[in-house]
Amino acid sequence: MKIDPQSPLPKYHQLKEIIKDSIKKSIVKPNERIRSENELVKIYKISRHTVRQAIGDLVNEGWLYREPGIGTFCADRLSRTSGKTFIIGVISVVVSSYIFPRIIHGIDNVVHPKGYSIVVGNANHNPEKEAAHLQDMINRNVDGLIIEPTKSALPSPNIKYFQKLKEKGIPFVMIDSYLDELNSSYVCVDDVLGGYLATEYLLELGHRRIGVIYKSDHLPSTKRFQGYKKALKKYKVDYSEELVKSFTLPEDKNPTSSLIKELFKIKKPPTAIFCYNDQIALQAYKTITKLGLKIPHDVSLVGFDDSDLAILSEIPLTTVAHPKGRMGKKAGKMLLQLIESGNTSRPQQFVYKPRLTIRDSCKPIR
Amino acid sequence: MKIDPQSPLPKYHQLKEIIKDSIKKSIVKPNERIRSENELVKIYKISRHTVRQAIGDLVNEGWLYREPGIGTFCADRLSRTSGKTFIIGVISVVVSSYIFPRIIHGIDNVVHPKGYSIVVGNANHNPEKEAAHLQDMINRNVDGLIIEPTKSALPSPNIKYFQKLKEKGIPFVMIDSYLDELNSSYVCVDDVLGGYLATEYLLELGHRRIGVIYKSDHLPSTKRFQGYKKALKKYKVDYSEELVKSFTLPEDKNPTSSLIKELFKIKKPPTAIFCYNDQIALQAYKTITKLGLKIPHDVSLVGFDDSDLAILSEIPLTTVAHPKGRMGKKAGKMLLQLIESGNTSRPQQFVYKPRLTIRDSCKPIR
DNA sequence: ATAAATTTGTGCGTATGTATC
DNA sequence: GGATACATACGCACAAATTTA
Repeated sequence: MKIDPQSPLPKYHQLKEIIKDSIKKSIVKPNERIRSENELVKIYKISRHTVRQAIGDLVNEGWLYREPGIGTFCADRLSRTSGKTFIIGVISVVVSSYIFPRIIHGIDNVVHPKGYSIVVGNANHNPEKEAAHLQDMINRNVDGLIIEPTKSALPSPNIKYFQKLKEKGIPFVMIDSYLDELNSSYVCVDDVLGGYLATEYLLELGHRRIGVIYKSDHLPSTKRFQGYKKALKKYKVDYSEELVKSFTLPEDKNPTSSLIKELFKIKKPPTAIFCYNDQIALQAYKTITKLGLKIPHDVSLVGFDDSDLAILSEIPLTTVAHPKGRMGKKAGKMLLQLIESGNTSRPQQFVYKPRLTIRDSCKPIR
Repeated sequence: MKIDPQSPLPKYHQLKEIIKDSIKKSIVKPNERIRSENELVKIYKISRHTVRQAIGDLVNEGWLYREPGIGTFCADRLSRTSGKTFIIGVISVVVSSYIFPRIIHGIDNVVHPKGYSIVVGNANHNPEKEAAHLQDMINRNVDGLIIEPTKSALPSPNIKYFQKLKEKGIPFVMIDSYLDELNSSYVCVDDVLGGYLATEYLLELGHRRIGVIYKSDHLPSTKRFQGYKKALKKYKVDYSEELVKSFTLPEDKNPTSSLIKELFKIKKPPTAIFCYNDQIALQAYKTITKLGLKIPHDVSLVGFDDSDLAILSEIPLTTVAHPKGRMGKKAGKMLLQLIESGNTSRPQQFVYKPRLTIRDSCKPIR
């Protein structure tokens, strides 16, 4: 391993990686001396200052410790993790959604027996609040983070915080969404497949005019919409702009009602509607009923998430199952492993295959 | 303040102390720029390297943060000035209920702007888990606690923990329930009045056979039941044991379905049913519908909480409004005041007067 | 016991790069 | 573009701690 002066990464950064690597690969073991500063200077042909900067960082991050007059040593994992706070941060888009409590419950289940507590942060759809919470969690020295990113379909203004987490060696797991640039750990559902399954089901029932409502700044939502388009293509059904409605407002101010009204104003209104989540689906349900149409007789309706709401509604809702609790557990387990391995493991990624839960809100077309 | 080259302390160390001092004495306030590196070089007649070493240390220790191209700033590390942890614990009976997220949201709203973070604990209906969380929160030196006690209608096995909190001077606010013995701060709704209002409404509609379902180990629930009895008495309607059903299982395993079936097996079945919360009410709804009865035509139904579920159900549910978010805010505000007054204030108690939200699930008796 | 060698710690000077305003 | 601020990098010198010849 050498240091490349042309690399965009600073030399001290490269050296840090080299040293960390040799620790990760157990080339140097805990409490074993690493090469002296002057040796490193000669080996890598860099200045002593640069070497000191790299080592200083690693000491601060808990990888090494120095003994004046003796040398620099590899810290053992115990002392590397002894600064643990046993706090796990969970930053969520909205705490008041029906998904959040299940996720928390799942995380709590795996994390509490190991002595960790959960600190919650409510981004409330606001990237700035998300940033504030991220900084706060960093300041609090959380052992790890589980994040459901806000406005995930847009370029995140908070990437620098995620990179900061990486630099600081604080492991994190994203939930529901992920940022391509980061190559981080995440757990999510295959939303494209979910959207596909929902749409396919409606197509199989003979529907050809299928409306769709999605939230354009929400990554899972846009993927569900992609799945919708994919299914139409597969079934050679024309894609029609007028059947597609999207919005960006926070869910609690969503314009579903007027979107639905627009959908039924067009010449050939839809015979079925796919909503990107159950909350929206049930509001659609309300509006459709108010328009004097019956579900499933006149209009078929598919939601997403399989929330409690779906079962409790008058006509139980056909919906795509979202393994909320299991995702929480999975995210918790991933994070624990990352924490306990000293964040040295490869990023872990898990994608749940969604299934359609067929209830009574859809009917073959007349 | 100057730097003494003769001092046994290294110069960068002296500079660190100077900077820390100016932060401690609020000469520079959080997020305010400190002097640039070059200014410090001139002022203290030391090299840039030395300045960078001092600042680098303080950044690592959380006193400062740097912004390339802009300057170096005082961090608002919260716990620096006081022994405070700026953590508020929230222990809830079930995190996965529909009440919890609203409460959290309310608490977060008032508490986050003041720099506090929320640690959640999920008792999951289990007093032992509650105890574990209480002990954990004490160990973590939380600045205050908000607790929704488990099995609140029974003598609490965890009183000793609450007394420990008092001894340690850790303020806490109970939510929804309270323990008489403690004379603690709490915020709740007048559940007796709520139960009374619900029952009175049904009585005014002419109902005389009013069934009731409640959870006998849950204080608010038993109070709602008391309100039910009070209303019957006021209207001189005989109280009938066979119309009263109760259970103790966790809500997610509740036996509502069979309880409802029992209620409609008796000779003179009820014409109306009051359920102690909306979740139960909606399950009752399902079962009643399955029995071939129509709501509100054959049976009137009243819930409690005014949850999202209540609006979304087929026949919007008449229910007693529970100010979830406002209660969270109130509890947060109370706790902040207790914390900031050094827990010297009298215990504060706030009781919300509930109101009946009349929707479509009730009808005058035929 | 001492001196020499090694290793980290402190400190200075200088140069160039990059981000921001 | 220019000024300013922090970031990276090199080289040198000496001090303090420790080991070893």
